[in-house]
Amino acid sequence: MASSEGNTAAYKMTPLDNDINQHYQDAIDVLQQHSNEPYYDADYMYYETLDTQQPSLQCQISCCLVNHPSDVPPYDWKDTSQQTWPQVMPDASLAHSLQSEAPHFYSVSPPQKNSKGRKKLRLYEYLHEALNDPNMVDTIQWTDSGNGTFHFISKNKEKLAKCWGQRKGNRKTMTYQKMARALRNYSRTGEIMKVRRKLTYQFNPDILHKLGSTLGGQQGFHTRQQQQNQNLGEQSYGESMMADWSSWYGHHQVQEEFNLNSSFALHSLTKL
DNA sequence: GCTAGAGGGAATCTTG
DNA sequence: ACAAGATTCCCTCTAG
Repeated sequence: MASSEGNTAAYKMTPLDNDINQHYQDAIDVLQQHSNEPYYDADYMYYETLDTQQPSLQCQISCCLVNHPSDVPPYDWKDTSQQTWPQVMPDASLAHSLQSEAPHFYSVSPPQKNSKGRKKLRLYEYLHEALNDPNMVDTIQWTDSGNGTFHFISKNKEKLAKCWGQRKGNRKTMTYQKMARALRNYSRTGEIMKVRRKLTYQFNPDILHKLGSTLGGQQGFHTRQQQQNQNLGEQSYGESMMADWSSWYGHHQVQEEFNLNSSFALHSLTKL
């Protein structure tokens, strides 16, 4: 298959990389499990329990009651997709984010399903929501919220998928495989890209920015990001995240990852 | 050889 | 009716 050849080249990983990454992820998972501080934002008003018939599932997706101004213009996703996303951030910063990141919670607009004139809830919106839902921390976690990298928890990824399927009201059970298929479609539009690590993906910074900027108009994503980055001792790039994406990337990149980026860029361009 | 994860083609469904 | 996005099914490939 021609496409897989290109990807193989792009995602080439050394066994050592895999080893380190896997151990790293395990460490993160453990840390997250043990640092599950009960921290609720005031905007988290209630939880909607899904699938009560399946106790094992018990996925609770936080919903918010924050008013969502009806006059807020919808995202111009089209425009976003037209922008190239040449700098796909691999794992350059992973080493900097070994500590568990206490999830920062904020309100997210509820699904606009079937609402007149509203967009349907999209998968990446749901994922972003889940990423900031304390109840979903065992299914999906930020790897580095600063650069929008997140990963699914292998053990519970199916749970998240089921939640997504139920949220959408699918007739059949959603599986991780199917959800991942949808995620792969995002690679074409550039909304979410695959990171060369198991179960790990990355939001397009633009999407991340937009998702962050629609969080009820509260303090905003950037403030948290800046705070977080300061905590991490990392370079803070909050307000200029978008503009500095490339330079920030360049700050962290290593040669191998640079090559990876080139491959990504090439790959994206050839598909567009 | 087996399994998990990834990648993608294609048909189909849902919704605006 | 149409298009976009998501779902579903299925296949191949790679790494461990």
